[in-house]
Amino acid sequence: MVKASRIKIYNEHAAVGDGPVVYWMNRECRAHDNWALIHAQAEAHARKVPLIVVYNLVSGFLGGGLRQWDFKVRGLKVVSEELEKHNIPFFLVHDKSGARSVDMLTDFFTTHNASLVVTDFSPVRSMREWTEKVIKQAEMSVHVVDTHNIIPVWVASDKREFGAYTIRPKIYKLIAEYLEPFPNLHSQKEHYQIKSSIDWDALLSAKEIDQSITVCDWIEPGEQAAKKALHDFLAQRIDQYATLRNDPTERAQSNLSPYLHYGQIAPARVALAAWEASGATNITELMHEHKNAAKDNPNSFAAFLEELIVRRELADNFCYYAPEYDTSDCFPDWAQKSHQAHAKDEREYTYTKHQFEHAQTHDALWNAAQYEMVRTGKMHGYMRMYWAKKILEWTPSAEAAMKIAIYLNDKYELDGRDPNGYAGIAWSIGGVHDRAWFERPVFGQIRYMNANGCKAKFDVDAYIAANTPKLF
DNA sequence: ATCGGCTCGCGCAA
DNA sequence: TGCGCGAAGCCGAT
Repeated sequence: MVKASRIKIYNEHAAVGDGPVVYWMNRECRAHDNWALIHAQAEAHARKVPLIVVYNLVSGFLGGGLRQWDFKVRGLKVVSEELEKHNIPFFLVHDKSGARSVDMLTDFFTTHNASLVVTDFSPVRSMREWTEKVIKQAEMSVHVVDTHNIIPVWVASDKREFGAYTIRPKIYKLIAEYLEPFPNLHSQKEHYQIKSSIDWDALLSAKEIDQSITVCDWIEPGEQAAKKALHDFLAQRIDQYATLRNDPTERAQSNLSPYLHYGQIAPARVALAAWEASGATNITELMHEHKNAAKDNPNSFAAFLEELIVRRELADNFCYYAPEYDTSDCFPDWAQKSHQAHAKDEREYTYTKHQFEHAQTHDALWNAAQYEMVRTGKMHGYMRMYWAKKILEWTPSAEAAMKIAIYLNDKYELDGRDPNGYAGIAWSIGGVHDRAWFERPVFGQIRYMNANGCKAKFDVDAYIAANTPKLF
Protein backbone atom coordinates (compact mmCIF):
# COMPACT_ATOMS: atom_id res chain seq x y z
CA MET A 1 0.00 0.00 0.00
CA VAL A 2 1.22 3.48 -0.80
CA LYS A 3 1.69 5.77 2.21
CA ALA A 4 -1.12 8.37 2.20
CA SER A 5 1.42 11.12 2.92
CA ARG A 6 3.02 10.51 -0.51
CA ILE A 7 -0.24 11.59 -2.16
CA LYS A 8 -1.93 14.99 -2.49
CA ILE A 9 -5.60 14.75 -3.44
CA TYR A 10 -7.40 17.44 -5.50
CA ASN A 11 -11.05 17.69 -6.58
CA GLU A 12 -11.77 15.13 -3.91
CA HIS A 13 -15.53 15.19 -4.24
CA ALA A 14 -15.73 14.92 -8.03
CA ALA A 15 -18.15 12.33 -9.38
CA VAL A 16 -16.67 8.89 -10.00
CA GLY A 17 -17.53 7.29 -13.34
CA ASP A 18 -16.76 3.79 -14.56
CA GLY A 19 -14.00 4.85 -16.95
CA PRO A 20 -10.33 3.92 -16.53
CA VAL A 21 -7.86 5.29 -14.02
CA VAL A 22 -5.28 7.28 -16.00
CA TYR A 23 -1.70 7.57 -14.77
CA TRP A 24 -0.39 10.74 -16.39
CA MET A 25 3.34 9.96 -16.35
CA ASN A 26 5.41 13.10 -16.18
CA ARG A 27 8.68 13.27 -14.26
CA GLU A 28 9.03 9.54 -13.58
CA CYS A 29 9.57 7.59 -16.82
CA ARG A 30 9.63 4.05 -15.45
CA ALA A 31 7.29 1.09 -15.08
CA HIS A 32 8.87 -0.33 -11.91
CA ASP A 33 9.57 1.18 -8.47
CA ASN A 34 7.06 3.96 -9.14
CA TRP A 35 4.66 4.86 -6.28
CA ALA A 36 2.43 6.88 -8.62
CA LEU A 37 1.91 3.89 -10.93
CA ILE A 38 1.52 1.52 -7.95
CA HIS A 39 -1.11 3.83 -6.47
CA ALA A 40 -2.93 4.18 -9.81
CA GLN A 41 -3.02 0.40 -10.19
CA ALA A 42 -4.38 -0.05 -6.65
CA GLU A 43 -7.11 2.55 -7.33
CA ALA A 44 -8.05 0.86 -10.62
CA HIS A 45 -8.22 -2.51 -8.87
CA ALA A 46 -10.42 -1.13 -6.07
CA ARG A 47 -12.77 0.52 -8.60
CA LYS A 48 -12.76 -2.55 -10.88
CA VAL A 49 -11.79 -0.41 -13.88
CA PRO A 50 -8.77 -0.60 -16.22
CA LEU A 51 -5.53 1.33 -15.74
CA ILE A 52 -4.00 3.19 -18.66
CA VAL A 53 -0.88 5.38 -18.85
CA VAL A 54 -0.31 8.57 -20.84
CA TYR A 55 2.82 10.67 -21.33
CA ASN A 56 2.82 14.27 -22.55
CA LEU A 57 5.78 14.66 -24.93
CA VAL A 58 6.81 18.26 -25.71
CA SER A 59 9.18 19.10 -28.58
CA GLY A 60 12.16 21.16 -27.40
CA PHE A 61 11.02 21.06 -23.76
CA LEU A 62 12.82 23.76 -21.69
CA GLY A 63 15.52 24.32 -24.29
CA GLY A 64 16.54 20.71 -24.84
CA GLY A 65 17.59 19.28 -28.21
CA LEU A 66 18.07 15.90 -29.90
CA ARG A 67 20.37 14.69 -27.09
CA GLN A 68 17.66 14.98 -24.41
CA TRP A 69 14.85 14.02 -26.80
CA ASP A 70 16.59 10.80 -27.86
CA PHE A 71 17.31 9.78 -24.25
CA LYS A 72 13.76 10.50 -23.14
CA VAL A 73 11.93 8.95 -26.11
CA ARG A 74 14.04 5.77 -26.12
CA GLY A 75 13.44 5.51 -22.37
CA LEU A 76 9.69 5.86 -22.94
CA LYS A 77 9.81 3.08 -25.54
CA VAL A 78 11.22 0.80 -22.82
CA VAL A 79 8.41 1.93 -20.49
CA SER A 80 5.78 1.07 -23.10
CA GLU A 81 7.32 -2.39 -23.62
CA GLU A 82 7.44 -3.07 -19.87
CA LEU A 83 3.83 -1.94 -19.47
CA GLU A 84 2.75 -4.05 -22.44
CA LYS A 85 4.17 -7.14 -20.69
CA HIS A 86 1.72 -6.32 -17.89
CA ASN A 87 -1.17 -5.65 -20.29
CA ILE A 88 -1.23 -1.94 -19.37
CA PRO A 89 -1.78 0.33 -22.41
CA PHE A 90 0.64 3.23 -22.88
CA PHE A 91 -0.40 6.33 -24.86
CA LEU A 92 1.47 9.45 -25.96
CA VAL A 93 0.21 12.93 -26.63
CA HIS A 94 2.76 14.94 -28.57
CA ASP A 95 2.71 18.74 -28.22
CA LYS A 96 4.91 20.05 -31.02
CA SER A 97 4.20 23.71 -30.25
CA GLY A 98 4.96 23.53 -26.53
CA ALA A 99 1.81 25.50 -25.72
CA ARG A 100 -1.03 23.00 -26.04
CA SER A 101 -0.07 20.35 -23.48
CA VAL A 102 -2.86 21.01 -20.98
CA ASP A 103 -5.59 21.04 -23.66
CA MET A 104 -4.25 17.86 -25.21
CA LEU A 105 -4.19 16.14 -21.83
CA THR A 106 -7.70 17.23 -20.81
CA ASP A 107 -8.93 16.12 -24.26
CA PHE A 108 -7.28 12.76 -23.63
CA PHE A 109 -8.97 12.40 -20.22
CA THR A 110 -12.37 13.27 -21.77
CA THR A 111 -11.94 10.95 -24.77
CA HIS A 112 -11.09 8.05 -22.49
CA ASN A 113 -13.76 8.97 -19.93
CA ALA A 114 -11.18 8.91 -17.13
CA SER A 115 -12.62 8.36 -13.65
CA LEU A 116 -9.44 9.36 -11.84
CA VAL A 117 -6.14 10.96 -12.85
CA VAL A 118 -2.95 10.08 -10.98
CA THR A 119 0.24 11.97 -11.75
CA ASP A 120 3.74 12.30 -10.33
CA PHE A 121 5.14 15.37 -8.59
CA SER A 122 7.75 17.79 -9.91
CA PRO A 123 8.75 21.20 -8.51
CA VAL A 124 9.85 22.39 -11.98
CA ARG A 125 7.58 25.36 -12.79
CA SER A 126 6.28 24.27 -16.17
CA MET A 127 5.28 20.85 -14.82
CA ARG A 128 3.63 22.40 -11.74
CA GLU A 129 1.70 24.79 -13.97
CA TRP A 130 0.45 21.92 -16.15
CA THR A 131 -0.68 20.05 -13.06
CA GLU A 132 -2.41 23.11 -11.60
CA LYS A 133 -4.26 23.78 -14.88
CA VAL A 134 -5.23 20.15 -15.30
CA ILE A 135 -6.65 20.14 -11.75
CA LYS A 136 -8.65 23.29 -12.56
CA GLN A 137 -10.03 21.98 -15.85
CA ALA A 138 -10.50 18.33 -14.94
CA GLU A 139 -13.90 17.06 -13.90
CA MET A 140 -12.46 14.11 -12.03
CA SER A 141 -10.23 13.79 -8.94
CA VAL A 142 -6.49 14.26 -9.42
CA HIS A 143 -3.93 12.56 -7.16
CA VAL A 144 -0.37 13.94 -7.18
CA VAL A 145 2.21 11.44 -5.89
CA ASP A 146 5.79 12.37 -4.95
CA THR A 147 7.65 9.29 -6.15
CA HIS A 148 10.92 11.10 -6.77
CA ASN A 149 11.82 12.11 -3.24
CA ILE A 150 12.27 9.24 -0.81
CA ILE A 151 10.61 11.45 1.80
CA PRO A 152 7.90 13.47 0.02
CA VAL A 153 9.01 17.09 -0.29
CA TRP A 154 6.00 18.33 1.70
CA VAL A 155 6.64 15.77 4.47
CA ALA A 156 10.38 16.39 4.86
CA SER A 157 9.84 20.09 5.53
CA ASP A 158 7.05 22.67 5.36
CA LYS A 159 9.39 25.51 4.39
CA ARG A 160 12.38 26.50 2.34
CA GLU A 161 15.43 25.08 4.10
CA PHE A 162 18.41 27.29 4.74
CA GLY A 163 21.07 24.69 4.01
CA ALA A 164 21.95 21.02 4.02
CA TYR A 165 22.53 21.24 7.77
CA THR A 166 18.93 22.27 8.42
CA ILE A 167 17.26 19.59 6.27
CA ARG A 168 19.68 16.79 7.23
CA PRO A 169 18.28 16.09 10.74
CA LYS A 170 14.74 16.08 9.33
CA ILE A 171 15.72 13.50 6.73
CA TYR A 172 17.62 11.39 9.27
CA LYS A 173 14.52 11.30 11.46
CA LEU A 174 12.26 9.98 8.68
CA ILE A 175 14.52 7.95 6.40
CA ALA A 176 14.00 4.57 8.11
CA GLU A 177 10.22 4.98 7.84
CA TYR A 178 10.17 6.14 4.21
CA LEU A 179 12.92 4.06 2.58
CA GLU A 180 10.72 1.02 2.09
CA PRO A 181 10.72 -1.77 -0.50
CA PHE A 182 8.55 -1.39 -3.62
CA PRO A 183 5.81 -3.92 -4.41
CA ASN A 184 5.89 -5.51 -7.87
CA LEU A 185 3.73 -4.21 -10.69
CA HIS A 186 0.79 -6.57 -11.31
CA SER A 187 -0.36 -7.80 -14.70
CA GLN A 188 -3.69 -6.31 -15.64
CA LYS A 189 -6.59 -8.68 -16.35
CA GLU A 190 -9.00 -6.12 -17.79
CA HIS A 191 -8.88 -5.74 -21.55
CA TYR A 192 -8.85 -2.10 -22.69
CA GLN A 193 -10.81 -1.48 -25.88
CA ILE A 194 -8.79 1.42 -27.35
CA LYS A 195 -5.49 0.39 -28.96
CA SER A 196 -2.43 2.62 -28.70
CA SER A 197 -0.07 2.77 -31.64
CA ILE A 198 3.11 4.83 -31.46
CA ASP A 199 5.53 5.34 -34.34
CA TRP A 200 8.77 5.44 -32.36
CA ASP A 201 11.01 5.81 -35.42
CA ALA A 202 9.04 8.84 -36.60
CA LEU A 203 9.31 10.41 -33.14
CA LEU A 204 13.05 9.79 -32.95
CA SER A 205 13.58 11.52 -36.28
CA ALA A 206 11.21 14.43 -35.59
CA LYS A 207 12.45 17.36 -37.65
CA GLU A 208 11.53 20.14 -35.23
CA ILE A 209 14.12 18.95 -32.67
CA ASP A 210 17.46 20.84 -32.55
CA GLN A 211 19.82 18.35 -34.24
CA SER A 212 22.96 20.34 -33.36
CA ILE A 213 22.89 18.96 -29.81
CA THR A 214 24.21 15.51 -30.55
CA VAL A 215 23.10 12.18 -29.10
CA CYS A 216 25.30 10.78 -26.29
CA ASP A 217 26.72 7.38 -27.23
CA TRP A 218 28.42 6.58 -23.90
CA ILE A 219 25.16 6.00 -22.01
CA GLU A 220 22.18 3.79 -22.82
CA PRO A 221 18.73 5.08 -21.85
CA GLY A 222 15.97 3.02 -20.19
CA GLU A 223 15.23 1.46 -16.85
CA GLN A 224 17.13 -1.80 -17.43
CA ALA A 225 20.23 0.15 -18.51
CA ALA A 226 19.81 2.32 -15.39
CA LYS A 227 19.84 -0.73 -13.12
CA LYS A 228 22.91 -2.08 -14.90
CA ALA A 229 24.71 1.27 -14.42
CA LEU A 230 23.75 1.23 -10.73
CA HIS A 231 25.12 -2.26 -10.19
CA ASP A 232 28.31 -1.52 -12.13
CA PHE A 233 28.90 1.49 -9.89
CA LEU A 234 28.26 -0.46 -6.68
CA ALA A 235 30.37 -3.41 -7.80
CA GLN A 236 33.32 -1.53 -9.27
CA ARG A 237 33.61 2.13 -8.27
CA ILE A 238 31.83 3.08 -5.04
CA ASP A 239 34.85 2.18 -2.86
CA GLN A 240 36.68 5.19 -4.29
CA TYR A 241 33.69 7.52 -4.07
CA ALA A 242 34.61 9.27 -0.80
CA THR A 243 38.18 10.04 -1.86
CA LEU A 244 38.01 10.54 -5.63
CA ARG A 245 34.54 11.89 -6.45
CA ASN A 246 35.79 15.47 -6.71
CA ASP A 247 38.62 14.61 -9.09
CA PRO A 248 37.39 15.25 -12.65
CA THR A 249 40.23 13.21 -14.15
CA GLU A 250 38.85 10.10 -12.40
CA ARG A 251 35.62 8.23 -13.04
CA ALA A 252 34.58 7.83 -9.41
CA GLN A 253 31.06 9.27 -9.59
CA SER A 254 27.98 7.16 -10.19
CA ASN A 255 26.95 8.74 -13.53
CA LEU A 256 23.35 8.01 -12.56
CA SER A 257 22.08 11.59 -12.76
CA PRO A 258 20.62 11.29 -16.32
CA TYR A 259 18.59 8.26 -15.20
CA LEU A 260 17.50 10.00 -11.99
CA HIS A 261 16.56 13.14 -13.91
CA TYR A 262 14.29 11.30 -16.36
CA GLY A 263 12.90 9.08 -13.61
CA GLN A 264 14.31 5.99 -15.34
CA ILE A 265 15.46 4.82 -11.91
CA ALA A 266 13.95 5.61 -8.51
CA PRO A 267 16.21 7.37 -5.99
CA ALA A 268 14.83 4.94 -3.41
CA ARG A 269 15.94 1.96 -5.56
CA VAL A 270 19.45 3.42 -5.71
CA ALA A 271 19.44 4.03 -1.94
CA LEU A 272 18.17 0.51 -1.20
CA ALA A 273 20.85 -1.04 -3.41
CA ALA A 274 23.64 1.09 -1.89
CA TRP A 275 22.43 0.28 1.63
CA GLU A 276 22.41 -3.43 0.83
CA ALA A 277 25.88 -3.28 -0.75
CA SER A 278 27.23 -1.47 2.33
CA GLY A 279 26.33 -4.39 4.59
CA ALA A 280 24.96 -1.99 7.22
CA THR A 281 21.89 -3.12 9.15
CA ASN A 282 20.55 0.34 10.04
CA ILE A 283 20.09 3.03 7.36
CA THR A 284 19.97 5.91 9.86
CA GLU A 285 23.27 4.87 11.44
CA LEU A 286 24.81 4.44 7.99
CA MET A 287 23.80 7.96 6.96
CA HIS A 288 25.23 9.37 10.21
CA GLU A 289 28.59 7.91 9.15
CA HIS A 290 28.80 10.85 6.74
CA LYS A 291 29.76 12.99 9.76
CA ASN A 292 30.88 10.35 12.24
CA ALA A 293 33.46 8.44 10.20
CA ALA A 294 37.10 9.20 10.95
CA LYS A 295 38.54 11.79 8.57
CA ASP A 296 41.27 9.44 7.33
CA ASN A 297 38.77 6.62 6.83
CA PRO A 298 35.64 8.09 5.20
CA ASN A 299 32.66 5.86 4.45
CA SER A 300 31.97 5.88 0.70
CA PHE A 301 28.45 4.52 1.12
CA ALA A 302 27.56 7.27 3.59
CA ALA A 303 29.14 9.89 1.32
CA PHE A 304 27.13 8.62 -1.63
CA LEU A 305 23.85 8.51 0.34
CA GLU A 306 24.51 12.08 1.54
CA GLU A 307 24.61 13.31 -2.06
CA LEU A 308 21.90 10.98 -3.36
CA ILE A 309 19.42 11.78 -0.61
CA VAL A 310 20.24 14.87 1.47
CA ARG A 311 21.52 17.14 -1.27
CA ARG A 312 19.17 15.94 -3.99
CA GLU A 313 16.09 16.27 -1.78
CA LEU A 314 17.36 19.69 -0.63
CA ALA A 315 17.32 20.75 -4.31
CA ASP A 316 13.67 19.69 -4.63
CA ASN A 317 12.88 21.55 -1.39
CA PHE A 318 14.55 24.65 -2.87
CA CYS A 319 12.59 24.62 -6.15
CA TYR A 320 9.32 23.72 -4.42
CA TYR A 321 9.46 26.54 -1.85
CA ALA A 322 11.36 29.08 -4.02
CA PRO A 323 9.57 29.04 -7.41
CA GLU A 324 11.87 31.86 -8.57
CA TYR A 325 14.71 29.29 -8.42
CA ASP A 326 16.18 30.24 -11.80
CA THR A 327 16.55 34.01 -11.18
CA SER A 328 18.56 36.11 -8.73
CA ASP A 329 15.35 36.69 -6.73
CA CYS A 330 15.96 33.32 -5.05
CA PHE A 331 19.28 34.42 -3.52
CA PRO A 332 19.43 34.92 0.28
CA ASP A 333 19.31 38.55 1.49
CA TRP A 334 23.02 38.78 2.32
CA ALA A 335 23.89 37.63 -1.23
CA GLN A 336 21.47 40.03 -2.93
CA LYS A 337 22.85 42.95 -0.89
CA SER A 338 26.40 41.88 -1.65
CA HIS A 339 25.73 41.63 -5.39
CA GLN A 340 24.19 45.14 -5.33
CA ALA A 341 27.22 46.53 -3.52
CA HIS A 342 29.52 45.07 -6.18
CA ALA A 343 27.35 45.73 -9.24
CA LYS A 344 29.72 48.39 -10.54
CA ASP A 345 32.99 46.57 -9.84
CA GLU A 346 35.15 46.43 -12.92
CA ARG A 347 35.22 42.95 -14.50
CA GLU A 348 38.67 41.92 -15.72
CA TYR A 349 37.06 39.89 -18.51
CA THR A 350 33.51 39.88 -19.82
CA TYR A 351 32.12 37.46 -22.38
CA THR A 352 28.86 37.20 -24.26
CA LYS A 353 26.57 34.19 -24.20
CA HIS A 354 27.92 33.27 -27.64
CA GLN A 355 31.54 33.38 -26.46
CA PHE A 356 30.78 31.18 -23.44
CA GLU A 357 28.80 28.75 -25.56
CA HIS A 358 31.68 28.36 -28.02
CA ALA A 359 34.34 28.01 -25.28
CA GLN A 360 36.03 31.25 -26.32
CA THR A 361 37.38 32.45 -22.97
CA HIS A 362 41.04 33.08 -22.07
CA ASP A 363 40.92 30.19 -19.57
CA ALA A 364 41.78 26.74 -20.96
CA LEU A 365 40.38 25.05 -17.84
CA TRP A 366 36.99 26.75 -18.19
CA ASN A 367 36.92 26.03 -21.93
CA ALA A 368 37.72 22.35 -21.26
CA ALA A 369 34.74 22.11 -18.89
CA GLN A 370 32.49 23.72 -21.51
CA TYR A 371 33.80 21.30 -24.16
CA GLU A 372 33.18 18.36 -21.83
CA MET A 373 29.55 19.42 -21.45
CA VAL A 374 28.94 20.16 -25.14
CA ARG A 375 30.60 16.95 -26.33
CA THR A 376 29.51 14.41 -23.69
CA GLY A 377 26.35 15.92 -22.19
CA LYS A 378 27.77 15.58 -18.69
CA MET A 379 30.28 17.92 -17.12
CA HIS A 380 31.99 16.52 -14.02
CA GLY A 381 30.27 17.64 -10.80
CA TYR A 382 33.29 19.41 -9.37
CA MET A 383 33.87 21.39 -12.56
CA ARG A 384 30.24 22.57 -12.56
CA MET A 385 31.03 24.77 -9.54
CA TYR A 386 34.14 26.30 -11.09
CA TRP A 387 32.32 26.74 -14.40
CA ALA A 388 29.34 28.60 -12.89
CA LYS A 389 31.46 30.79 -10.61
CA LYS A 390 33.58 31.95 -13.53
CA ILE A 391 30.42 32.89 -15.44
CA LEU A 392 29.56 35.12 -12.47
CA GLU A 393 33.08 36.59 -12.59
CA TRP A 394 32.98 37.31 -16.33
CA THR A 395 29.50 38.76 -16.85
CA PRO A 396 28.18 42.26 -16.03
CA SER A 397 25.71 41.07 -13.36
CA ALA A 398 24.52 38.09 -11.34
CA GLU A 399 21.23 38.15 -13.29
CA ALA A 400 23.11 37.84 -16.59
CA ALA A 401 25.26 35.05 -15.13
CA MET A 402 22.18 33.11 -13.99
CA LYS A 403 20.60 33.40 -17.45
CA ILE A 404 23.70 32.20 -19.29
CA ALA A 405 24.50 29.36 -16.87
CA ILE A 406 20.94 28.03 -16.93
CA TYR A 407 20.67 28.41 -20.70
CA LEU A 408 23.85 26.38 -21.26
CA ASN A 409 23.09 23.82 -18.55
CA ASP A 410 19.58 23.15 -19.84
CA LYS A 411 20.69 23.04 -23.47
CA TYR A 412 23.68 20.70 -23.19
CA GLU A 413 23.49 18.64 -20.01
CA LEU A 414 21.72 15.31 -20.25
CA ASP A 415 20.63 15.93 -16.66
CA GLY A 416 19.70 19.58 -17.32
CA ARG A 417 16.31 21.15 -16.60
CA ASP A 418 16.45 19.53 -13.15
CA PRO A 419 16.19 20.92 -9.59
CA ASN A 420 19.75 19.68 -8.97
CA GLY A 421 21.01 21.94 -11.74
CA TYR A 422 19.01 24.96 -10.60
CA ALA A 423 20.16 24.51 -6.98
CA GLY A 424 23.78 23.99 -8.02
CA ILE A 425 23.85 27.12 -10.17
CA ALA A 426 22.12 29.18 -7.45
CA TRP A 427 24.70 27.86 -4.95
CA SER A 428 27.56 28.89 -7.21
CA ILE A 429 26.30 32.31 -8.27
CA GLY A 430 23.93 33.32 -5.47
CA GLY A 431 25.16 31.72 -2.25
CA VAL A 432 22.01 29.57 -1.94
CA HIS A 433 22.56 26.92 0.82
CA ASP A 434 25.98 28.45 1.40
CA ARG A 435 27.40 30.99 3.85
CA ALA A 436 28.95 34.40 3.30
CA TRP A 437 32.71 34.60 2.81
CA PHE A 438 35.18 37.45 2.94
CA GLU A 439 34.69 40.36 0.57
CA ARG A 440 36.43 40.48 -2.74
CA PRO A 441 35.79 42.34 -6.01
CA VAL A 442 32.91 41.19 -8.22
CA PHE A 443 32.07 38.16 -6.01
CA GLY A 444 31.38 40.23 -2.91
CA GLN A 445 30.68 37.69 -0.18
CA ILE A 446 29.94 34.81 -2.55
CA ARG A 447 32.36 31.91 -2.10
CA TYR A 448 35.23 32.31 -4.55
CA MET A 449 36.90 29.57 -6.55
CA ASN A 450 39.92 29.77 -8.81
CA ALA A 451 42.22 27.59 -10.88
CA ASN A 452 44.86 27.44 -8.11
CA GLY A 453 42.42 25.48 -5.96
CA CYS A 454 41.90 23.06 -8.84
CA LYS A 455 45.67 22.66 -9.30
CA ALA A 456 45.99 21.67 -5.66
CA LYS A 457 43.24 19.07 -6.02
CA PHE A 458 43.74 17.39 -9.36
CA ASP A 459 45.85 17.29 -12.53
CA VAL A 460 44.46 20.32 -14.34
CA ASP A 461 46.59 19.79 -17.48
CA ALA A 462 45.36 16.21 -17.82
CA TYR A 463 41.73 17.37 -17.59
CA ILE A 464 42.34 20.08 -20.20
CA ALA A 465 44.08 17.60 -22.52
CA ALA A 466 41.29 15.05 -22.14
CA ASN A 467 38.50 17.50 -22.97
CA THR A 468 39.88 20.02 -25.43
CA PRO A 469 39.37 19.11 -29.09
CA LYS A 470 42.58 18.59 -31.04
CA LEU A 471 42.74 20.85 -34.07
CA PHE A 472 45.81 19.41 -35.79
C1' DA B 1 51.15 20.14 4.45
C1' DT B 2 48.35 22.35 7.90
C1' DC B 3 45.85 25.86 10.30
C1' DG B 4 43.23 29.99 11.53
C1' DG B 5 40.65 33.83 9.90
C1' DC B 6 37.36 35.47 6.87
C1' DT B 7 31.72 36.03 7.41
C1' DC B 8 26.16 35.41 8.04
C1' DG B 9 22.29 33.48 10.12
C1' DC B 10 19.67 29.34 11.59
C1' DG B 11 18.34 26.43 15.29
C1' DC B 12 18.74 25.17 19.76
C1' DA B 13 20.03 25.65 24.62
C1' DA B 14 19.39 28.51 28.33
C1' DT C 1 20.50 36.08 24.24
C1' DG C 2 24.47 33.42 23.28
C1' DC C 3 26.69 29.96 20.81
C1' DG C 4 28.01 26.24 17.54
C1' DC C 5 28.49 25.33 13.13
C1' DG C 6 27.66 25.01 8.25
C1' DA C 7 27.59 21.70 0.23
C1' DA C 8 32.47 21.26 -2.18
C1' DG C 9 37.31 27.66 -0.42
C1' DC C 10 40.98 31.10 -0.43
C1' DC C 11 44.98 33.16 1.51
C1' DG C 12 48.83 33.94 4.14
C1' DA C 13 51.58 32.36 7.99
C1' DT C 14 53.96 28.68 9.93
